Amino acid sequence: MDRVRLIFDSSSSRGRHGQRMLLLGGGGGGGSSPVFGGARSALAAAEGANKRRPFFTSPEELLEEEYYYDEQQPDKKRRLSPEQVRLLERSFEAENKLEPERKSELARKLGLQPRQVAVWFQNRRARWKTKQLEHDFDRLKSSYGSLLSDHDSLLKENDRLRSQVISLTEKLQSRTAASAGAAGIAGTKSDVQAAASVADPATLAVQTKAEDRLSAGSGGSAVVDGEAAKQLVDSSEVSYFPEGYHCMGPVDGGRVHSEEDDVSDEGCNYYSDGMFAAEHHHQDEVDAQLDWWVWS
DNA sequence: TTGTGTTTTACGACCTCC
DNA sequence: GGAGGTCGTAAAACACAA
Repeated sequence: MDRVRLIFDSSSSRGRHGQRMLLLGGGGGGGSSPVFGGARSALAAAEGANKRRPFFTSPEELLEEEYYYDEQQPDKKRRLSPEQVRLLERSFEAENKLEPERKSELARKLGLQPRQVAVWFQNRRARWKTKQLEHDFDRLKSSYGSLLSDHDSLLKENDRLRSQVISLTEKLQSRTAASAGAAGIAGTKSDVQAAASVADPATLAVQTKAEDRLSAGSGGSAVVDGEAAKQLVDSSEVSYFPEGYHCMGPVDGGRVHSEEDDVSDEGCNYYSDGMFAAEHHHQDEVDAQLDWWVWS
């Protein structure tokens, strides 16, 4: 009690920066610690019950701290000086975790309590993490943007191919109708298909692709199936992104390459599980449409 | 000057690791 | 169990527009 008053009496005002902290408040979260005991009650009496409690844990500790905080205004939270912050920043850049020796050394150099140094590092790591999250968010956003434009161009390509199929089908139908009329016999569906494969290389190409797809279940296809791609991605050893995100290469011809195609993250598009499912679903839809056009 | 939003400092609660 | 981490939050300090 006497010690606390003694320190208060020795305090004096200083400039905004370069001030040292005498008293720090009691936990923002509310709960007041029962640890402080006599010194705290003295402070409460002197400063009012709603003030933050000092962080010193005992009057003995207060005695020690007097050397550090001998010229400080009482009961005020002080910012660290630019010089102190500079040194802390440099130290943080070198290593963002704080071993006890380094903490004591820094505290000694800066004229701070080791506890203050530790808290500063904790807060600094939190700020760094926030920045990282923002950075990750920006990356995901731009990734999503490029996926969206890929998706749009695929839709256009799909439309173009669809009209092509329609026009070829019409041509084929008129041609077979003409030849049937000439022969006086109506052709069957298999006749039409047979005629198409001979008459039209474009239709033949579409049919061939469809057959390839039917036989792809054996794993003979060079194109990685959606689920297989997901497995490949999931089995990759190290990912910058947290669990639940999948790196997938640029979309190529309506197919999505797996991460294995390119070991680096360059050009990767990151999907969350949900996005992956949606994209996979979209792939299925495209496949279904293609099948419908081929076989109907 | 004052009201308001942001940043910084500090804490308690809880978690993990040794 | 203790040390040190993260997370969420309070409150002081600060910045800035009106």
